[in-house]
Amino acid sequence: MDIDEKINIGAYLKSLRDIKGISLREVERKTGVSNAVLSQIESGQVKRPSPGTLFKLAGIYGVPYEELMQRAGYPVPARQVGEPQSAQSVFNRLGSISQDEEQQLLDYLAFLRSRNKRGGNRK
Amino acid sequence: MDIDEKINIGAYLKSLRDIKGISLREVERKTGVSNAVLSQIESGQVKRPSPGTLFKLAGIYGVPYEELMQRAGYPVPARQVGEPQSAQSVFNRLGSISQDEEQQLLDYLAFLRSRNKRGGNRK
DNA sequence: TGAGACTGCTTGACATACCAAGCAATATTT
DNA sequence: AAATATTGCTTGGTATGTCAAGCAGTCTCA
Repeated sequence: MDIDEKINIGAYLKSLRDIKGISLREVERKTGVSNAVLSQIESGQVKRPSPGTLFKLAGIYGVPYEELMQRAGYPVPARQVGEPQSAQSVFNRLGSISQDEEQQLLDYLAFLRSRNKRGGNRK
Repeated sequence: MDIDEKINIGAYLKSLRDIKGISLREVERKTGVSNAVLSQIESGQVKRPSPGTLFKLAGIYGVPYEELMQRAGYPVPARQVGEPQSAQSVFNRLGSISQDEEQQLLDYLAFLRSRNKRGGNRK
């Protein structure tokens, strides 16, 4: 079944705000999210705040972003297993890659690096 | 200063699909996402697919959900800098490669395959 | 050559998250 | 008490993600 059956992120967020004892407009000031939207979220009129909104709220309420995402019914990264991906599985996920194609990729990567010897991959 | 400056998740998704060599409707069948939306995403008309959509696409393309989220400009749970990024571990048989290099490889493979493609058209 | 099955893509309609502006009720200040 | 500020909330409008339906181009095969 679906995750978002009777998720009540609104009530949760409201309890967080009540605990902090701050007003909707205070949250608005700190997050940039309008008090109108905040009200709608807490009352359930907005069922699924955007990830960006949840991120801001997580920030000021001091709760994990992922938790809000989950409570909002968004898919959450399956963080448990399979994190270190093997190169083999990677190639597998690309579908059928022929030996020729793989060799061409290797060659191309070599070409890229010979042309771009400059250090890091920092973006 | 928003994160989503020049995000091109569309091109990335298209390269993944090209690599797999499957059609939009094939992706539609496997994910339930309409080919219309898929086309719009890949062409950039839809800049920010919903997390749910990204999750489905990550599933069939075998790419980490988090990566698609990040490329779509969504906030992503804080991740350590040196963490083995899936995109890197992808080709780690070839040694560590950067995001940019991987993208270039994907593009190149897409190009290789586009030479003996079948069907499809362009308007 | 022609019919049918593909392909990518466009359009119209719909859902909903979001904001600005404004409202009534309560709290605070003068 | 009167004036002002603050609070939660509602409303109108905008933006955008999504889908169903349909179109023209391309391929396949009889």
